[in-house]
Amino acid sequence: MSTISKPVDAEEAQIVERIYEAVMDQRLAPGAKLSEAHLCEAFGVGRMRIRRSLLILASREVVELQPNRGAYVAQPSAEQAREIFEARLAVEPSLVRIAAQRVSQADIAVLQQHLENESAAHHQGNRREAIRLSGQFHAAVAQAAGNSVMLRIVKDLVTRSSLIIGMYGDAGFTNCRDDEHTAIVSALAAGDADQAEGLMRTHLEHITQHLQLERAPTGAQDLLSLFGAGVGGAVGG
Amino acid sequence: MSTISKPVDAEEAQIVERIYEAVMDQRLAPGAKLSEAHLCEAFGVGRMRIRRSLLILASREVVELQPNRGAYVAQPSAEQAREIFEARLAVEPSLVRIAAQRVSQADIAVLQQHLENESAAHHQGNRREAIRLSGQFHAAVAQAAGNSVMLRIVKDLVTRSSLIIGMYGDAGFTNCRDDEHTAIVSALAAGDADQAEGLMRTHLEHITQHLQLERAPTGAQDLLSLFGAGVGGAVGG
DNA sequence: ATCATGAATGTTGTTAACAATCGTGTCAAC
DNA sequence: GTTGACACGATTGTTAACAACATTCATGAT
Repeated sequence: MSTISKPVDAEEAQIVERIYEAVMDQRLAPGAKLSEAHLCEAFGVGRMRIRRSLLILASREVVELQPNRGAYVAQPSAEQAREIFEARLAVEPSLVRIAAQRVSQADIAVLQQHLENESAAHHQGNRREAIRLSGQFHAAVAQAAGNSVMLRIVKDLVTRSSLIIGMYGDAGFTNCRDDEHTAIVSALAAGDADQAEGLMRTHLEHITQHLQLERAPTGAQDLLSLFGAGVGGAVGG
Repeated sequence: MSTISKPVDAEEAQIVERIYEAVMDQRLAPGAKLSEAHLCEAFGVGRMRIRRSLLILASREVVELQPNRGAYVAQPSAEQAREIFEARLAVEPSLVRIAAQRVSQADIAVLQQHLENESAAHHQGNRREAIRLSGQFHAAVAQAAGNSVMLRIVKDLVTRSSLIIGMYGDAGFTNCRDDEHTAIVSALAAGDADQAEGLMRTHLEHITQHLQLERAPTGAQDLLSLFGAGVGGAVGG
């Protein structure tokens, strides 16, 4: 479907992709443990495949590999969160400008279909699907720009953004407001690069504004991982 | 020194870093074979470590893993080359703008030292060192911007750019003109974000102009890899 | 002489067993 | 009752041997 990368093997790419998506729609919370044996059973493959998949995910900083401890879904620090959204602000406005100069009618149709799906998920109250589509919208823009290198960069940043929103976001606040997505697509359809770029910039700024990076070193999800990891923990003093 | 990443283990990161640098200063030509046994001996580690390192490099698209064939230094296609430099044009001007707003006096000193090293390598005729420093300059700007996420992105793009220049670049043309680097540092020292951004943009455009993407499907380096891989090869029809 | 065929060799991919480390629970001592 | 040490269980990391694949070289037929 939308496997933008074939790291080594098709089967392996699928495992990476599925974990990616699970992180993106927040089925896998930040700090969740990814046991090798469990994943082996879940995907029905040998330990080697899982190991390699986890290494790829770690190299993308979506999971953290702790020596002799195992693999955990990454928990971006406040500093990393700042850097990631700064990077998105540096990349995506330029990207949507490129897209505006290059989109075909077919790309517009794809994006509009995407908007409809987002809207449908919202109205159906399907929060997971809404979050997933909301993030995938930005990847779809990258695809419309016809640049697979930037597509991968954006996809990585968006996935990690999901983790950040899970940790520092307002409760119940999803990734994006879809009306802003609609406006961006309109600007793209009109071929207005300046407007599209500006809309994307303000859109990303809006997302950033809904984060509480300063006052949330340990988010709500962190309590879960704390309780899950071991009661009577030594952290926090 | 400048190990921006610790993928899993320190020793492993070092292997990745060294191959990275070898690609960057063109000691490893595009298409060069990276045999597991050879690398094991070169680094004095087990096959597992090499395997993991190669997987990380493949996930960064610096090497290509061909099933049952082995690992080869990547040979970016003309289309990939276009995408990579388009990405650099989208990222680095914004990056240098951020740097201009944030550089400390110490960062400026580091960059100026870097310029001196570049100049020295040029005057000494040390082409490899010149190429390496020339590429590293862009990473140094990312470091001055204080954004490790963008630093990694730029470092990956610069490394792959080295491969592209090796394949499609004018003979004897190095990565960058150092006087343009000097101008960028001057703009950074003056805190002139607009000028720094513009200089970086034209600088990248200059590099792009020195590529012959259309007429060079098989560059000069390709002959080397052909002769190195096997005389009387069956490639090329 | 050239080309096809097949064995031989070397390289990569996979599996399984083993070693090391970490977390947990128990038990004794204070 | 609390704290410390110790041992057990579970999970990860490593090594080695084996299997599969591709390439190469030799042989023989056309």
